[in-house]
Amino acid sequence: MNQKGDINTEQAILEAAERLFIEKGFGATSTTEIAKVVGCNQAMVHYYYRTKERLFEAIFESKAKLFTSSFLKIGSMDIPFMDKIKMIIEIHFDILHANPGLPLFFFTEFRANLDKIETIRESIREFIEPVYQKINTELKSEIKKGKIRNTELVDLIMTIASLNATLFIMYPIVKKITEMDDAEADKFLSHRKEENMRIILKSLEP
Amino acid sequence: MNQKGDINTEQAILEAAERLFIEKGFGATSTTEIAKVVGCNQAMVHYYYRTKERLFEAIFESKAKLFTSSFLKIGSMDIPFMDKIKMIIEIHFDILHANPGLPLFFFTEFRANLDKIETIRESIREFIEPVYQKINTELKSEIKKGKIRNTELVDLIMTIASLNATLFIMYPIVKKITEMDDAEADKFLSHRKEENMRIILKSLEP
DNA sequence: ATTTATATTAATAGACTTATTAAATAATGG
DNA sequence: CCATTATTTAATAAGTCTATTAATATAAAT
Repeated sequence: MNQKGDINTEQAILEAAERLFIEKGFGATSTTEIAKVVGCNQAMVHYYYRTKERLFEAIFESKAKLFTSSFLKIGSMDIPFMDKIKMIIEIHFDILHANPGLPLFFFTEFRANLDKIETIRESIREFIEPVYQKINTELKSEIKKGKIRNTELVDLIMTIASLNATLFIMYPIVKKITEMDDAEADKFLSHRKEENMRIILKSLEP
Repeated sequence: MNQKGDINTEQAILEAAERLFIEKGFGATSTTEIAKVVGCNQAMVHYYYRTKERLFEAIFESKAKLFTSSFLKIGSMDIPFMDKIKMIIEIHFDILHANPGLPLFFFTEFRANLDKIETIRESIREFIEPVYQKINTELKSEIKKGKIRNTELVDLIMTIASLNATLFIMYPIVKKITEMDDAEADKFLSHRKEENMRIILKSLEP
């Protein structure tokens, strides 16, 4: 327990930083602002995380894991291929629904620092690679059976990522432009979820 | 002609700022850095544009117009509906190809300042609205004829924007991860152009 | 109860930011 | 050629930002 009766200042800083970094980006967020949100002294941010950069990295990695871990589960499941694809699309959508700021967060960070990919790639490839290969084998098998149009897995991934990610990036913009209320916006989201699913599945038809 | 023999310092500042704002974002670009790129005194940036904000707005609006103006042309063309859709997809792709940083530029700016949409909307709606209505009428007509699946125009736009925009946002990332050389990356782009076209057209089939 | 470890604060160094100023330089028109 | 206007520079005000420091307060442990 700390002085102010909060459970954990260190955690509070992490959560505030997470929210601010995702909402406004790394560069536009100051440690002063993080401290103000938490209600602590600005020095506390540096006391626990030393530098703003380290604080960011802690958040970045946890968010990257959030993504990859979900896909690993699906990859190891023993269900028909098409169900697996449907599940990947659905889970990807749901993760973004719960973390709508993540796509822009990742994209802007990679733009600012493309080298960060090196770090990510090495630490993730060993986990992702086997799953990728497994799904790819199943995909090629389905294609050979004539059940699916000849497709590269990387294309399928691009399509899923594009449709789902951009939906949540554009969501606040579309909501504002069309002047939807919250109920309409909710309906719009679930409509697009179905639409994205349909578009992707149709693109796989022979 | 100015002191340093350049044709136009004012223009050079605009172009440098354009590049930097799009590459790194508004917040991460300083007027000092803009001046350094141009090779002029930092005060010159403020001499010509007074504030960094005004400089940004000049760029933002010109880029917004670049987008809308192209679509207006297509809207007023007198060609079959499906050709028109194909052309919209293609032109949208080509504009992004020539300006690959624009999607992220717009998205991050709207995230930082959603109210900016108000300004844009008012000044653009009067031009866009008629084109939108015209295409929408043609779309509904095709649907009635049974040539196209029942679709809302806003959905079609979302799909086109998603697939094309995210391609260029993810392009440098994919290039880095897969370690493509420039020739392979070029091939990848034109492959995805066809792929996006195919996906969208297939999604319109009844 | 006193030492030890942890948490927190205020103060501040040092670098960088935007924007303005006054002075210097260059271009231009009469 | 001189006066006027436009362009450019150096200097600087006023502020913010990150990160560190030393001092202080609280909690835990012996």
